[in-house]
Amino acid sequence: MLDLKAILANPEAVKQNCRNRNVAPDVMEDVDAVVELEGRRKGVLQQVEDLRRRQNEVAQATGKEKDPEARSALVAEGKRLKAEVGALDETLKTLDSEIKRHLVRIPNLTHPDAPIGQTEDANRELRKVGTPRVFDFTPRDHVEIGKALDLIDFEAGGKVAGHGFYFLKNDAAMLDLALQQFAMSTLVRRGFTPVVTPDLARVSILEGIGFNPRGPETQVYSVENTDLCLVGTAEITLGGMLAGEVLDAAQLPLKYVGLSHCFRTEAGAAGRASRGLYRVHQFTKVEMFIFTEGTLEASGAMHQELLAIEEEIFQALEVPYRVLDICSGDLGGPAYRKFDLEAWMPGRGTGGEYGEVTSTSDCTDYQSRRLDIRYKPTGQKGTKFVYTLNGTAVALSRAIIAILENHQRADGLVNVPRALQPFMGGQDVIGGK
RNA sequence: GGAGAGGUGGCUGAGUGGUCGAAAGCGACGGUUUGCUAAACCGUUAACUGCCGCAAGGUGGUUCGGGGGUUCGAAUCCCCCCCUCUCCGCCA
Repeated sequence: MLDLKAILANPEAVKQNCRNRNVAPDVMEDVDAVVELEGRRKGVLQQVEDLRRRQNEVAQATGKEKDPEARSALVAEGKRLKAEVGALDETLKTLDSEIKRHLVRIPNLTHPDAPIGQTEDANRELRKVGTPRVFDFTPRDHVEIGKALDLIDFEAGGKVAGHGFYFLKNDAAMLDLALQQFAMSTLVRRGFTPVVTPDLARVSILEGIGFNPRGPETQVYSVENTDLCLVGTAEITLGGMLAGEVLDAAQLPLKYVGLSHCFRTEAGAAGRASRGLYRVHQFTKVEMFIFTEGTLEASGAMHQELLAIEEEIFQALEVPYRVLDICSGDLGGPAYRKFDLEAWMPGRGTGGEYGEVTSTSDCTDYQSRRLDIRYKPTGQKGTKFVYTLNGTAVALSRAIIAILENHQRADGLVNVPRALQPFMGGQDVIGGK
């Protein structure tokens, strides 16, 4: 959530930001409500604190008083004050929760260089790297390749768990693991701490990261009779890992690379370009997460580093891609800025299309404020909220699409990118016997 | 899953209804002593937050795992939840 003080300081700027973002129109009213409610809360708080001071004084005096008569007079006074405080305290609590309710609906501010726009055509293409291959045969899409080489079994997935589930088999199973190993070890080499995270998390953690597990448009599965959800990304667990902590400035930046399964309901996202592995209910993902000091300079630099790593990985996989600077309307609530990598997928659309494979966001203090993750700046007293960033190292299902479709051969088999071969026991081709 | 024990400041750990934001020790910081270091001694040392102040600071409030409750008054009593440890059961 946003800093309440920042909203009070400039509500108009916050509202303009909401207009640029693709948020429900009534979020503007949330901004006004927050300002108005906070004004009232201040006043009530003042009164409550004043009453409490007197209450404390009376209680203390009662303890010291030996004379029974004087004592019972003090007790009576205490009772009176208690009733008074109680009533006001109710008001205060109501105001608090009202403010919170409005506050969490307001999205993060937006980086001044992010393109302004409501729809994805406003995304700015920063660069294209690599050239889509020209095939001297008719390329297949990954679903066909997967079937022909007995790599992906959607029928069995449907039988066991329903539409949107699948089995990876044979070399695809090995490829999946190889990609995980490759991504993890690439990141470890760059100083990231490797982590295997839980695949479930509490609702409060989900909310802290900026997910809304309840409500009709939710993207996450909830586990019945618990307050747990299946995570949609390790961003949730990695961010939650340090919830409530106060870190030393000297520790920062803390860089983690986490492996988790990801579960998404993908409600209302059928058809179109979601064929095969592209949009599924479960996949595995290697996710990067950074906690850094609370300045835009620090987080901006980290953001570039995450993007560079994502590019490095797809270059190593020998897959052409483009980089997008995501427009205001396409940013999720917590993101201050976001870059996507879209990999070339020859089997997508007619004649190939770019499809999203990674995404990296600078969330500034939007998540850490709610998760209460702070640090002590050196040479200053007090604490500040850290800035958090996340980025996909590799999302397995989509990386597999890119590899199968880009590296397929005329004979129907698929080459293993050189960088991956060490993790496949030296194997250089998929589907061979 | 069952039965017990426990969660207190940077750490160890006392505190079972009243003057407790909390003993003591350790650590850290400042000072005295000292040729330097060490030791000794003296002092300081929680976070968040409202108001006042240019500031140093002052003055309120909140916080002893989290949330409710009892009470004039709760670290201390009651209820719910979370977590940790021990034992038993189950299990990859």
